[in-house]
Amino acid sequence: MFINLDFESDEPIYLQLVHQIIEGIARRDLRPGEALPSVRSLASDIGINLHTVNKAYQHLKQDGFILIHRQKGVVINPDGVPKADASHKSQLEKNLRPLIAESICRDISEEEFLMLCKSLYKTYQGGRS
Amino acid sequence: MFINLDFESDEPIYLQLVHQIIEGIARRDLRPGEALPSVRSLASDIGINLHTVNKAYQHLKQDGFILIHRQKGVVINPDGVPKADASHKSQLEKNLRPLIAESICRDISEEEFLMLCKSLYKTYQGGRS
DNA sequence: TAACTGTTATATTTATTGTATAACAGTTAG
DNA sequence: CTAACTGTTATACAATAAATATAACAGTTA
Repeated sequence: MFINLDFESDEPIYLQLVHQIIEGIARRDLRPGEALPSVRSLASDIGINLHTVNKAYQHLKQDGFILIHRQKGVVINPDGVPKADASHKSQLEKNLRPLIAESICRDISEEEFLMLCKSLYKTYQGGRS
Repeated sequence: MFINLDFESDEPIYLQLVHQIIEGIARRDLRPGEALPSVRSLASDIGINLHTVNKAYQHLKQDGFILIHRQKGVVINPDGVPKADASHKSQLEKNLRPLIAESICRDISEEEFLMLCKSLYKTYQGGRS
């Protein structure tokens, strides 16, 4: 796995885990149906507690990124991640708003902001339909 | 003031304060040099503790949005907010990355994402040079 | 049977958040 | 001069979140 945690960050490590797995899916490094490490093995691999990994997995399950089979294991959602609905988009806007407000205050132009977004999109679209 | 707090939100209220003041500056509702309410009056206005307001003000001061004169009061930075440097932009990219990764997973196209950003920029650019 | 799965329960530690009072030092208005 | 106002500091407390530590349970699989 490609997990790289920053224990000094103000971002909780269970959230770092969630984000890095989502990024792995976006990057198509993690494919639909692909298995994820068990909570215990991943925890010991990266040197954290089993419950912290489990918390991350539960979040990812709640949001449809993964499936958890009780006595089998954890798998990237074989049907793909559910498409964004209205509430997802509203949440996205809510998260985006303060970033854009600060960017405007700091004189980052709309063009520069959009270019940054485009380059990030490009980061994830190595091989996509 | 245009402060509207959500006490049910998972976002800390001191951060809600920070964001709403930054948005007020971006919207040019708060102008450079304009005075902000004292920690005590704002706290009592919105029904929270003085220290919570002070925490928000300290963050805004740290980031150059406001100036605090010891026995005078709090003022929107008269020289304007310091422009983004490399570390600001790196932080912006860091904050943007998980939003874009999830958007890709949820099949939000680059075009749709960019349109959302544009419409948010438009929200703040009511009267700008 | 043994080793593995996710899950649940309990407990503890630590950090963050928010509140509550009180006081200090300087400014300003009456 | 006094009173009321600034931000600031200190201390204490409660509630919550984050992370760890053990332990056990119920199925699955080699």
